Amino acid sequence: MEQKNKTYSISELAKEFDITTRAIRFYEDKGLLNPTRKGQTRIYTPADRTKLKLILRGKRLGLTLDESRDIIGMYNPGQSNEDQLNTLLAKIRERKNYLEQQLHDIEVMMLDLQESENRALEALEALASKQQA
Amino acid sequence: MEQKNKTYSISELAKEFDITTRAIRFYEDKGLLNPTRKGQTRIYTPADRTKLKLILRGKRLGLTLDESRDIIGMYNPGQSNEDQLNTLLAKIRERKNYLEQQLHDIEVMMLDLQESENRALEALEALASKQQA
DNA sequence: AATAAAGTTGACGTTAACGTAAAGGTAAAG
DNA sequence: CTTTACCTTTACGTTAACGTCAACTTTATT
Repeated sequence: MEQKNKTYSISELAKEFDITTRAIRFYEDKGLLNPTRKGQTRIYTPADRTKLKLILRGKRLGLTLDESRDIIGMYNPGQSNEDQLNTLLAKIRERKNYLEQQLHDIEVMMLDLQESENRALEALEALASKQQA
Repeated sequence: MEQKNKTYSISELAKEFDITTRAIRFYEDKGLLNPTRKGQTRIYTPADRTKLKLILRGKRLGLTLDESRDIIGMYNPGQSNEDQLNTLLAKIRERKNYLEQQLHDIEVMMLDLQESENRALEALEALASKQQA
């Protein structure tokens, strides 16, 4: 049976995600992680590890840590009143819209890069035929 | 006939893209733009405007200005020797791979957000039925 | 007991990407 | 001629996201 309540040390996570322990502590400082402690030492649960993955995914998409913290917090509506829920919904939709924008940006940039690649390939061929002459 | 050789002032571009003139000058400082001058004053061509669009698109995808400058430079293979062209091709493909990664990240984050939205909607409904009771 | 391997908390340093004056030139409008 | 509207350069300030020691404690090993 796989241990479901596995835990991780800070250096284990650092190694796994190829970041420094300093970065992980920094994320905690900024309120994105709350590992439990065994004495002084931080102990990370699978849930903490998941949050870390969300943070890094956010970074790849250009999010600030504040934005990632917000998004992580969106997962759990918990004890919210109607106003809070509506505010949450608005933020979620805003973020989704931005993702659509990014999606479009990626498509266009991908096409641009494809053009550049073709141009470079043509230039290479031109050199090759010159060489042959 | 539409003027093909239209030009723009710095404040026109700033207004159009909703950024400050300071930012535009900063991009020039960093080597991303090279407007011509009429005396002291900067004059922007449609080509400059296009570069600015590329910069801003890059920003939306989390690129640094250095990275955007590189990408803009990729468009023109110009007078490159074979080694340079191969280096260029490698960079183009690397960037394309990263875009694929981002594409995947967006998909997953979109699903996560959808879940969050559903959860929030359920929470709202729960409140509504409670209200009715 | 001594050393090594990981962990901890400060605290100052660094880079990117502008923001924000300050001080002044230029050209059209009143 | 002076006010208004843009333009310029120079330069110091700011925020985010860590990097980089320093100084120390705890645990495991030799």
